[in-house]
Amino acid sequence: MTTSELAPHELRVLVSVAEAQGFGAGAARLGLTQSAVSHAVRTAERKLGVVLFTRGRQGAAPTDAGVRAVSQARHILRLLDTMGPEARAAAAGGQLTGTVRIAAFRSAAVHILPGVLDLLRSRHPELSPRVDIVREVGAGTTGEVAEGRADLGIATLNPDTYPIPKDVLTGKLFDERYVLVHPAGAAGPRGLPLIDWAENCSSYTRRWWREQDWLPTATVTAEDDGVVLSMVAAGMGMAIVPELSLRGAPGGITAQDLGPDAPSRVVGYVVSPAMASTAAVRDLIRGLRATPVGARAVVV
Amino acid sequence: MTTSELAPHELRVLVSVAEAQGFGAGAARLGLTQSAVSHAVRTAERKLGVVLFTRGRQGAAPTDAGVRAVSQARHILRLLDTMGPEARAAAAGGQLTGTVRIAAFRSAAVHILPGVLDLLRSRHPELSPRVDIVREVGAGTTGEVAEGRADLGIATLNPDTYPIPKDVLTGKLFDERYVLVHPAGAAGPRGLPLIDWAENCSSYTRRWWREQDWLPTATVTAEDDGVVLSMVAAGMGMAIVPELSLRGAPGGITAQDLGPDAPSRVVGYVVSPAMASTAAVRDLIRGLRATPVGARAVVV
DNA sequence: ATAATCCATGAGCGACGCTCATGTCGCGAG
DNA sequence: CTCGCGACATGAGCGTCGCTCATGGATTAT
Repeated sequence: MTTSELAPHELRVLVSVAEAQGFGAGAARLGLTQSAVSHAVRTAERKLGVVLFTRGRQGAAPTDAGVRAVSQARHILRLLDTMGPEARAAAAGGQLTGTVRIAAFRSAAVHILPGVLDLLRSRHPELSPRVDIVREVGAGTTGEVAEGRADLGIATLNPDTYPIPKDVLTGKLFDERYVLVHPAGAAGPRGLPLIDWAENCSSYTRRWWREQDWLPTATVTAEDDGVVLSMVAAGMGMAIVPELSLRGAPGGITAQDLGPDAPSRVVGYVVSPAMASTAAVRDLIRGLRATPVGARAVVV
Repeated sequence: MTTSELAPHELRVLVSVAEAQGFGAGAARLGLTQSAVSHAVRTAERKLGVVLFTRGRQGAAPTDAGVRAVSQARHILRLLDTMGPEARAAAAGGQLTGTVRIAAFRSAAVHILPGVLDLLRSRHPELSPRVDIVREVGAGTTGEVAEGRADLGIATLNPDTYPIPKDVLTGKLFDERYVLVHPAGAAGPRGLPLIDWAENCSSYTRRWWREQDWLPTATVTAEDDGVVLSMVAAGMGMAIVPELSLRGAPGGITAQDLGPDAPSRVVGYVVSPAMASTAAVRDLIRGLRATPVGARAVVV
């Protein structure tokens, strides 16, 4: 046995097979033969001493060891990718090139990122950020980062909702209050149906509802917070939304603070440990911290 | 250009050349020819598009880009190393194999690590920890971790003394007070020479001295804190040492608390971002946090 | 049964990294 | 000034290894 560590092409094969859920499909996406992939997976398994994929009629699925290995493979490949830009930046006064991958939920992407990306561009004109908008359900943006698919994520951090973040590093950015919105014409929210959406983790607002002396007559579920606000503007109901969603909302909406006990969520960033030390990610975090999220939403 | 990312063997060459400060010497330590190393460095430089080493009569020295690349190379190689153990652990119920590299200053290695390593061994009998004892001067243990030479370091964290830790993640473990020690026979410290040692960052105690109404008659510098304590025990002077150094000190020493304004330092851990998510490092940190550093030193 | 769709296997070929031998450059001693 | 030494650079040849092509084996749907 000459070397027991995986070569980059083997790492790529592992990732590709995991994502394509099959050797043949994984081979196709790399422009390789199914045979080459079969060989590569086999030697990788021999080198690591573990079976990485269960093969079956319906393709290949990673084992526990495979899941771990694929995740590490993505991180290593990403580090290899960034070596060039990082080294060149060190030689050229800190100006980065290449790509930085950001995962964010919709309202963060729309309302937080633009300013931060402007700031980033001013420091690194040649660096192209790629933003993936991810529903904050399930593993959400945190999962994207943990799996090595993004370098930095904007996430809602809530110790109650998600378990301790594993495989990622987090930092808090700000607390975000929820506000109640209803059509500008209506006297108040009472009697109107509640409009909710899948991503809106109701655990944040549940406590608040318990302490009220009324409950909405009905609940409607919409696609996302943008749709919710349009529906509210159209007089179809009221909603409880995070402040950030209110930015750039259509007219005809009245927002109402929920008082000292207002539900709130923590918005923060999540970064891959392996990428945390790269100049790109560090500058991004600096930008996030420096961006005033203030202008504390329009609360009537 | 087929691939623009470096192969593992090239990463190894970069690290080796940087450490050996020369192509030939770097080649020797890898069991390669000087020619092979020359070729490897050349192709690496072409792939990254930067000059990584300045060649000269007295060998090779990394450029700025080279320093960055070598550091990243070490991290990538380490990740490649850990892939096998991590994957096997995922398949075998979490029992890790392989090596974990710890950097610690002397008193931490002697007084903190044993318990933590016991704990680690109970969880991972096959995992062999390697401890490097590093003087906490200059970059210290933090530097070892930042450069990818250690996975976890025990360091003194002090915002005044060291700049913001870069390239590493830190966590605080505990505050450690300084105490004054003098020979058991003597009535008090006054009149005795102060015994100090290089590693003992005097900035911690300087403020305290300013507020005293006396100053030591002379200052003697010793090799390390162990030597200092022996000298104190022998009646040769008094010293101000962190509590941790007192553990297992020779007899004949009286320790004296320095009161509410006693100088103190923060002891914490430092981990490489790339390694922070590995099971080995996570278990180590858990162990460090769980280890009661209490038994709060013997203070008279 | 048979077909379809996966993955596994073996032989051959080409690319690439290593070594050996030699070239080039800079610097200090005589 | 030039010689020599100690560094890296360069080029040709060779072995290893990863890729492809062709084919075999296993499992499931029809």
